[in-house]
Amino acid sequence: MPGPRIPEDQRRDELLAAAYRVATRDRLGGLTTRAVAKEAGVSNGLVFFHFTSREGLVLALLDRVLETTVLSPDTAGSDARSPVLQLLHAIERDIEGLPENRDRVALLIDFWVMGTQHADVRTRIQKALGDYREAYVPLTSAAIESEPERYPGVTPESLAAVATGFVEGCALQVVMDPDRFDVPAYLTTLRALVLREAPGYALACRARAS
Amino acid sequence: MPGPRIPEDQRRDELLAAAYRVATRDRLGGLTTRAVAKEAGVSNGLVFFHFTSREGLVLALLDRVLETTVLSPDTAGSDARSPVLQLLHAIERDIEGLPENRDRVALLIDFWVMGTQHADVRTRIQKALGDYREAYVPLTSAAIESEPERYPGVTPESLAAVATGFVEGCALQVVMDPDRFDVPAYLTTLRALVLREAPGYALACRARAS
DNA sequence: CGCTATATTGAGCACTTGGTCAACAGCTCT
DNA sequence: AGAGCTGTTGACCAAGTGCTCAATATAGCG
Repeated sequence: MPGPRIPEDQRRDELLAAAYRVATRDRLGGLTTRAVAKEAGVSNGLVFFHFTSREGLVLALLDRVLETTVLSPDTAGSDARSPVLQLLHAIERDIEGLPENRDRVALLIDFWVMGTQHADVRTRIQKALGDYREAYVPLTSAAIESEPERYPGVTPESLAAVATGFVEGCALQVVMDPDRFDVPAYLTTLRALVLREAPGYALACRARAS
Repeated sequence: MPGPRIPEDQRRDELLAAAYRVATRDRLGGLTTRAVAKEAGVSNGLVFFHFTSREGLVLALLDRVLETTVLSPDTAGSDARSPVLQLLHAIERDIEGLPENRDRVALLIDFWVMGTQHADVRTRIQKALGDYREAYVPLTSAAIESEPERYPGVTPESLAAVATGFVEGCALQVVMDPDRFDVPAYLTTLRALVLREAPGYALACRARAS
């Protein structure tokens, strides 16, 4: 006794939304076809009608998560500061965005380690990471050109890799221990490390106050 | 028809070794009691005799992995260089050690995301991370004291958090894309970022050559 | 030698999983 | 109205899971 019919695309979206809810709650290990069906208020078989297999569902979910995850640093609002400051600011914005997305980040990391064994997942994640790095290249490129004598042997790509790697490390920490992860202190430290000139004191004071 | 008997401790170790092999090969998701038993050439029931439950096995494995993972930076061989250089050197040694331990690192990250949902695992990982950070504090402390005017608002703890976070980000990258992770380029970039003075040119040249 | 404590086995249970499939309901088109 | 495609269902299957347990071989002890 089938229920109401719905256009295929819409159902797919519903199911993906349900899958996302399940996956952020119970991780990839808890992402069973039955759990998704139940979450969507739908029969088990329907999941296979729309995604053919669990693997199809997982990959579709990964695509969706990667699509809706903003990976390009927001270069807007760059009010004519130095290139290095702009780069720092982009990193800071990425880090600041992590805590509020804790479960999404945890899910992404779960996909990440899944990619270790699953070629399709690995390809997708590698591409997403590559895009992320590339999005940083204009910033890192400008930063290096602004004082090239300070960065011997540093390429825009290597600097972008270090910058994004840093953000990814923060992501890991946020996932494991969100309470301990002190964003302002982190940013103050980062600034002091990287900047030659006096760092942003407003930020430093904010950090000390918390 | 029971097989040869072996003292309890020894069997436990054998089983844990087998579990480690299975887990580095198939991740935590593939760590079933039967897989471990088979890997150890032993019956399924024996796993429960020694670990009571799968959870007991997993936790014992986690303990073993954390124990045998050297988390304290090796401060030996510090031939009277500046504190900042010593700190950098410790970070570099940790990063250099990552590629050869790729599957162990991947397993640790798997535990890491498991800790998101499992309190016991979380506790253990948080402790290990805390120990790791603390092990860096002497180095970061010395570095800050060596030129305090350069690090306003930076505490030994926050600097240790940034340093270890950086290493953890590298760990993620190594796990996902070991071929793309260019260790020398990474280290050169890190040095150029942090150091005021001219960075280690030997290292820079090595990076450019590869 | 026999006895007892202790490892060890493997069959078996209850349950979950991914996946299949025949049946069936709703929609559109003629 | 009837045909036909399409979305939907729920029962079903085989495989795999964690876990239990009576049976049993072994080692150590008297």
